[in-house]
Amino acid sequence: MNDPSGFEFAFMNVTTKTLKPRKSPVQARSAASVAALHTAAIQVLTREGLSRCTTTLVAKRAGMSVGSLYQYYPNRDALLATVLEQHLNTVATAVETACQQCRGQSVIHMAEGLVMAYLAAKLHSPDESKALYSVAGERDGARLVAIMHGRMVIAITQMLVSAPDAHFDDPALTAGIALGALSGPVRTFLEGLTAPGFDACLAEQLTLLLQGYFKCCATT
Amino acid sequence: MNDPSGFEFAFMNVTTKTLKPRKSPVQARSAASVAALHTAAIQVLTREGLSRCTTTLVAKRAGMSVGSLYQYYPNRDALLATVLEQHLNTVATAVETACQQCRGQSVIHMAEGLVMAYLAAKLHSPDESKALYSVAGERDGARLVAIMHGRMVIAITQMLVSAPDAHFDDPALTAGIALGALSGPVRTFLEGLTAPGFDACLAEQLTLLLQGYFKCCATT
Amino acid sequence: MNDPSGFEFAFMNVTTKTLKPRKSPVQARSAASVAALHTAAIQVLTREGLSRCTTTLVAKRAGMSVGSLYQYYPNRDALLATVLEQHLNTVATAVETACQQCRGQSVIHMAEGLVMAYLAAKLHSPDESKALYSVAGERDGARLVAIMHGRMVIAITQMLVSAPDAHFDDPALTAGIALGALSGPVRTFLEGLTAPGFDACLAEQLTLLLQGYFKCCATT
Amino acid sequence: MNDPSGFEFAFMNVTTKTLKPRKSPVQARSAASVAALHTAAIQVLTREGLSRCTTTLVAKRAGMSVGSLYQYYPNRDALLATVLEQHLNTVATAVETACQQCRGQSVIHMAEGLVMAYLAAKLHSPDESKALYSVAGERDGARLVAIMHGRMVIAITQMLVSAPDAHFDDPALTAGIALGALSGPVRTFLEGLTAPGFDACLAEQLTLLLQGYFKCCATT
DNA sequence: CATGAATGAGTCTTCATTCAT
DNA sequence: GATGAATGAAGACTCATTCAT
Repeated sequence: MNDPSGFEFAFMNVTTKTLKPRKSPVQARSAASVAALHTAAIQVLTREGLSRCTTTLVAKRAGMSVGSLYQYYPNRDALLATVLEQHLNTVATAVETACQQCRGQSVIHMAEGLVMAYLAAKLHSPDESKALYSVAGERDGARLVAIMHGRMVIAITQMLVSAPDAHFDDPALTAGIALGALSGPVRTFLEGLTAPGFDACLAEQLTLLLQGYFKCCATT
Repeated sequence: MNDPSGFEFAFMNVTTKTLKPRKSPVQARSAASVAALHTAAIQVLTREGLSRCTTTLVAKRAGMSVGSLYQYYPNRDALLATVLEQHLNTVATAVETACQQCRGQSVIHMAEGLVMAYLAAKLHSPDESKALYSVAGERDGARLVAIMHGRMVIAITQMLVSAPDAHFDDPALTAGIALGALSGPVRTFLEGLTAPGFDACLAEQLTLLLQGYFKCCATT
Repeated sequence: MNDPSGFEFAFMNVTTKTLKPRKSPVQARSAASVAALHTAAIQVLTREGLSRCTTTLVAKRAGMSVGSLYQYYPNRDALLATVLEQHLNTVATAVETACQQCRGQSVIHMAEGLVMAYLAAKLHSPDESKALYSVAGERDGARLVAIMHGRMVIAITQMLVSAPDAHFDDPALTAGIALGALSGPVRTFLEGLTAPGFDACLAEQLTLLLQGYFKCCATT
Repeated sequence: MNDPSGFEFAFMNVTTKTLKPRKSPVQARSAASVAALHTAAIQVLTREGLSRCTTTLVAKRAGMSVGSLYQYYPNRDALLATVLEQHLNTVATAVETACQQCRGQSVIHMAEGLVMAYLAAKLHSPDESKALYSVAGERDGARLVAIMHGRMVIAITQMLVSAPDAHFDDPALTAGIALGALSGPVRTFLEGLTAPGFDACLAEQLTLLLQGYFKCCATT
């Protein structure tokens, strides 16, 4: 909510023209409005679901009129896509950073580092993470998911390759499975399907999961 | 003044009254129509997406009129929920059966049996599985997912408890993580985010994943 | 209003798919609805002007709901284009027929025949003719106008060529000017810019106009 | 209870209060801005069409903000009406001047003078002439067209009356037809419905047209 | 005075649902 | 029972106009 450093649009290649905000959030007013719209979108998404997440409702919740929403986004999909992209980008970046830092360490540490970074990013704002699952299922969302997924798989792969204590025959495959194995339980948790107290064990269990997997996969 | 309809959410008793077809598929005609509607719904879902999956379109693709669709389902959501429920039920039942059969076996076999059953059910009709992810994200869908998830976690838990070669401190937790770890990579695969040839390794990798995890979790 | 013979879609090549009625007016009900929409469109066009000729208003005036309008036309432009096309087609056909019949006659008769046919078609329903001028100015309308204009110029040209008592160096040019000279005063009249009683002299004056022009243009 | 505002439609007194720029173009700045707006309006009209000729777009193309536009015009219609009025006024004035100069000459010269003046005015800026047809079809536009048409008919009538070599039974009628006969082909040309090279013959043909007509109409 | 962000009424269009035939 | 035309509420989006800065 207070991120005065401004948004990082590090992945310009990701978005198409039509999905980009109409105005770059340079001016303070614009930035505030855009932020309000993002927050509002997530709230409406959470409370009403994707199909009832209407532009009018989002604008109202953000304290502005529909017209203003369209000053910042060319259409509803662009708004949702931007919110999703921001979220996914945060997660992907966190994973990339963690993978970078874990290079050359043991697979035990790698598993732990990866899990910690992923969880921290994903659970930082559970409502947001949960709400955006529905957006991720839509056409535009799927594209973004694919891109971010790709980034993370690459990062993990490069990390695995650098392991001194293990060799992976198909590191990209292992990375893909590992990422999926991470996201599955996290989604289950975010969607409220787990028993209370589950979150306390989540990090530990996921670390065990990946450590076991990495060990099994490793040759030599 | 008590609710005479007795809305009991027997957790294992999957369906509620409102989500059931109006007709029991006793007559051949009805059964055929319902089946046609299910197939059609999945096709339209696949080709058009959730928001453009309209009742008229589904009915047409099923070779009947909208009016007839409403003969079998009280509304659009009921149709989609039923289709989803059927799918989830198939998967849950497959998992339950496999878990039943693996009781008393080694955790190695358990992992293998669980993975095989889950994959077989999920990949039997990939289009269907993929298409229904969007339905699962909606209000009604989430409820069904929760129910089915619960069934599977219970089944897996009971299986784990019966393992002669391992003891789990919190078998339900382990079961939940295991199920999530299974569904994550499968979803990744179904959503087309994996490299070609991924499916060939999927069963093997998931088995490794669960075996590693089960071993790590087990106390002596 | 009572044209039980149904509409003649003699110029299938004229319309694009998206501008065609969604349903062919085969059934009596459909035909009636389509006719009602045409009439209503012209009325709204006359009373409110093009910009206020909204789909809701047209539907209401036609005694149905918006939804029904969209059962017959894919969008507002298609409705207006169809109405315009019908009108222009009537006029063009009338001119073609007259030109056919006047072939081989003197230019005097040609002028008279052309004027009579054009006027009869154009003044048959003055409100309609007037109302459609605005539609003719829009993108889609301009295309239709161009097509129909082309048809009439060709018809007139072929007629002129057949004149036994005159030779035209550039008959197509003469035909184009003649048609323009006809449509100009008629539009002036329809738009209400002329004094009362003007219509009584219109046929005579236009005949004089064309006769004088044809004589001037003719060589030999 | 009489209308104290005295809305007199002096027919020659072209403009009404509400359609005039709010500022008299005394200051150089205002004059420049108004001129820029006129030019911009025609450009936008040409490129986008009437319905997409928005105030924001016009202002932007004129190098100013919407707010400034409203400094000069009370609303969108007033802007368009003024642009149209200016155009029509130029044409009408040119015709009036020509008719004045042709008084007392032969009908042959009259026809030529009228055609030349009309064409010169109308084709001076073809884009403008064409673009304004759509504006002329709207409510306000029709009123202006009527006024200007009236001025021209009067001018032509007075010219015809002064012809030494011809007598017209109903000179106003003849004038009206002549003006219509002129505007028809010109519109056809401006709307791009004529073959390339048409413009080269336009003056000549229109002169022939009117000369032939005048001769036919004349008594003795 | 200029600016351009904000407003929100008004359009088009879709689609779940009903019901006369 | 089947049909599919009719309904109309609801949502996306535009744009004339205003007004705080």
